[in-house]
Amino acid sequence: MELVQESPYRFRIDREAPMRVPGVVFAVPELLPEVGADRSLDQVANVATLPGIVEASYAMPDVHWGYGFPIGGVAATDVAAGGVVSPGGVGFDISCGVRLLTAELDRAELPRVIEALMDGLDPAIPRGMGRGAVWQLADRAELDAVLRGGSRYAVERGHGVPRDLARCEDDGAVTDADPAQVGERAVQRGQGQVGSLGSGNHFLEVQAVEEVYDEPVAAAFGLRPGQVCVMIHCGSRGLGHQICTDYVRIMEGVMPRHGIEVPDRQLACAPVDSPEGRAYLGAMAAAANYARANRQLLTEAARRVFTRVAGTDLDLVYDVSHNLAKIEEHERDGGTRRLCVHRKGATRALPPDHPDLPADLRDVGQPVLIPGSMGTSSYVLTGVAGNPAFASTCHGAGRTRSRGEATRAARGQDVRRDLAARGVAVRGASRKGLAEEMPDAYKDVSAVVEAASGAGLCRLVARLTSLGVVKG
DNA sequence: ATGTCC
Repeated sequence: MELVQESPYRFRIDREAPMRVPGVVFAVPELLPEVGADRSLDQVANVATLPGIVEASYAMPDVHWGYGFPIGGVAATDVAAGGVVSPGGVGFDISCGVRLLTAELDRAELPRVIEALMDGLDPAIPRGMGRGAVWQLADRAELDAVLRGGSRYAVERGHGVPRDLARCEDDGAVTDADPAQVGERAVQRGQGQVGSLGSGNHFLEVQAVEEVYDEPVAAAFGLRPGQVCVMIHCGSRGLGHQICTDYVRIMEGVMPRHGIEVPDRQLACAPVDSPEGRAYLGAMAAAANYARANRQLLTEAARRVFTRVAGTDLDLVYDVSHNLAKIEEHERDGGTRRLCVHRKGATRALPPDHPDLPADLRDVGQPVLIPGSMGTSSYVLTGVAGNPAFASTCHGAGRTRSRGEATRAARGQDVRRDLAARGVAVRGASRKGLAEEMPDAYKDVSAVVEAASGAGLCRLVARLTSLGVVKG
């Protein structure tokens, strides 16, 4: 595996058979995965072999090893040229993503209420493996309504306000969701988890705007220095996981019939225009809507606490996924092409004037929400014109230590107490969960967003600092 | 990420 530096923030993996296109990694040398220690660059090259892939197999500055595709990978396939869709290019946590809300509360007022807020959030935010959810669905029919309607259905049922939807990617629901393509086991796992955080790196944090890099854009997003915010990071729980599992198996079985060979069976895929490709996209869209409804429900739970304890509502800045495949139109080779853009651990970042933006964000671009590791900083970025990676950028800090290594490193330490000593109030569901997510197990998210910005993938708007963590 | 192996 050889990397050729093309510019300060861009490295190329030259095309060699069976790659159909080169690999491109956006990074600075310090962020590049260690060759040998991490197979993610081999994965970038493997993705470049997929039928119909356009231009390059891209990796964001937070790239690391994943299932088949690297996490932090972007691959677009040309639908009309036999382009494929691959569940491994979306990931197990379908439409995992981030939403950011602002409170009418200044950081200076927070010490007075933070403990009461955290004590209110603690029982209000179901989290951890399995157990608990804000919303008890009546029956399968209501689950189907969630799978079709996402946040839109949640708001219709009174869980939120119409303005929320204007600030959601896809206005709160992906079209073309097909609940009939969701398997029975996925349905069973999904029935009792709508409105729950999950575990791992998912969280709800109370944050404050620490630093503003672009005042006009921050103002357009509704962010000012010192403003208290809430960030929610979660996904489609067991339902999305089961859908990914089911369709990897289905696609493994039909690849020979479609004449597709891949260098890694975890890259199982099928043409977008095939029964299996369409079925996956229908199920994937259903899981995406489940994830969006999930974030909407947790927003409502947090709103009730903020209203009761601090007398403030929460306004939605934006809600955006970082694990999804979307059929999008992009200008390439002098024409408009329909592409299936896989973003796995990569955030969509629409530039100013994009037609999919709400009118009040048209001049400034799409808010891009980048969570940092637990109790550190998170970032708000904005999309820029000329993004070379199909309007995509990074998604977070990226692990440097596995969960097991982190747990060993945390032995004898009290992660919760260490965070509290730095002024971060923590309400975790388990000691083990906190240990696995200790900040030392992650890269510096600041270096990641600076590289993404330097590479022309996005622009920095604001840095948020963590003041309270609710974890699974 | 995930009822961390049906």
